[in-house]
Amino acid sequence: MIRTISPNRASFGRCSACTVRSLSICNALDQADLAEFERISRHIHFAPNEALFTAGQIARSVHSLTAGVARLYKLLPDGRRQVIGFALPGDFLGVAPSDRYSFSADAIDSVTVCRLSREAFTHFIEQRSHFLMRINEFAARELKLAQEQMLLLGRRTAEEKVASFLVGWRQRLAQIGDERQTIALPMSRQDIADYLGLTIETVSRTLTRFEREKMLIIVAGGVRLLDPSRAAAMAAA
Amino acid sequence: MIRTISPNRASFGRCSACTVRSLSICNALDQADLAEFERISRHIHFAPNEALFTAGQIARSVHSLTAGVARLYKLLPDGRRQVIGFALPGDFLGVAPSDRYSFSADAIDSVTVCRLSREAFTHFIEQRSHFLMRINEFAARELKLAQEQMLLLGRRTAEEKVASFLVGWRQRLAQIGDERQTIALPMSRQDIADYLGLTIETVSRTLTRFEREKMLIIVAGGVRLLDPSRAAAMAAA
DNA sequence: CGGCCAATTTGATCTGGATCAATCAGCGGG
DNA sequence: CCCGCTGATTGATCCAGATCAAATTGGCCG
Repeated sequence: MIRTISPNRASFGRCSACTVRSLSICNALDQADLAEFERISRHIHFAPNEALFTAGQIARSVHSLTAGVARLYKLLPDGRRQVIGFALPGDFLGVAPSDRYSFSADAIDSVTVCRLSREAFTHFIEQRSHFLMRINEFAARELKLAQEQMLLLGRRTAEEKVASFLVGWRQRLAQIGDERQTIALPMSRQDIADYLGLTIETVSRTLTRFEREKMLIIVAGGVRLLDPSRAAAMAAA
Repeated sequence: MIRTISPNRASFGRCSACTVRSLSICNALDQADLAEFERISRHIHFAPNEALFTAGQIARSVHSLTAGVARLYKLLPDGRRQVIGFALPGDFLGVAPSDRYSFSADAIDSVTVCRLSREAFTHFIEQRSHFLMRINEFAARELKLAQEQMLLLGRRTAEEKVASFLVGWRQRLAQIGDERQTIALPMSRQDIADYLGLTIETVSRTLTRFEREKMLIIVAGGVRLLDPSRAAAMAAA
């Protein structure tokens, strides 16, 4: 079995001890600002599958993820689902143009977040242009990921989708300091399928084939990449 | 034949006379800032199909579109193309996390832009938090559009894709003041197909069927929606 | 006005991934 | 230790949209 993805083990209490600070929007804050940020934020815990917020609700809060993994998704009226992303520690959920959430978010495993009222957050950023620029960087990074995902959804084959997902996910885990041999996959096959615009059967079959072809081994809670360069090649072209 | 999409007819010369200012990032600027913005920007014209910039190039400039329509796209090594968006007057091309363009942009019809060096732009925004917040709003809006497009690409049928595109495009045209009966489609069927993750044949067949079913009429350079509510229903579900 | 070239439409056929349908595996509880 | 549940895998078949292949249309230029 594989450990939960959570580089920080607590961050309850003080922002100055937050282990994901360097990854998060808070990296742009000095000691004084950090104290103020701490004053206006609350740590909240979510159990697996609990909702952080739901599309269509009034967006009263913004969130910075400090531990665990969340799925972000949109639904069609008939229940078809598109996972638009997975949020990891350090990720910021709050770049939005309207006063309502345009997507839903829920905890995949055990999740903790820093939650701030949108109002307090807006006020906080207004006179802190360094912080504002940091938010901008986060938004730009998100936008780039979204554009890459559009290319994947619109123009890649099932095989390329699954390989790209594994390579991209591994890279994101590495960025938050998780460099274990085995790629942890805390999300379900259904989550992966809904992220890649495929069915659960196609994801399963493709992974099984990759295993048969000795590109990887499927293990409990993840996969172990045996041939990263082959995976990278599939993901690239 | 349908007029070109260009609510502004010139904007050569002075930013203060720019007819798309209220739509653009420059809306956040007062007279003094506008003068400075004008000093560091240049108006550039592009002929149809000319490239504004290309993915992978060093991103020396940011652009604000003032007239015409541009296609934004990404390519796979084997030539498969995904159009990630169409830029209209007022749209800002410059929210990016790296020093290289992550997508290509070229003029569909005759296009004019305000171009600024990235360096000057970065310096300009640094001490103007109102402006920075405006950029933020643009980034958030872009991100929301991208997320909606992911849902479309991953989970909608061909029919829903085409209907959604028409409804969404009409809405965007309305936002820039183009409220004519006929929806102008300056982009080619191939552009539309590459935007929707379909083939040109499927787009053509679907439009033809919509016409047969009296939902719309195909005209030179666009379509005339006869039954907007039916189109909206298809786009929603 | 006619001929050419590119874009679009239309038709026939094929296929990757969806759908429908059983198993199978892991695991928590009694 | 076994049962029952949930998620995953595997198999058989189907079909929406892709691919292959002609027409057809519409500018545009001489």
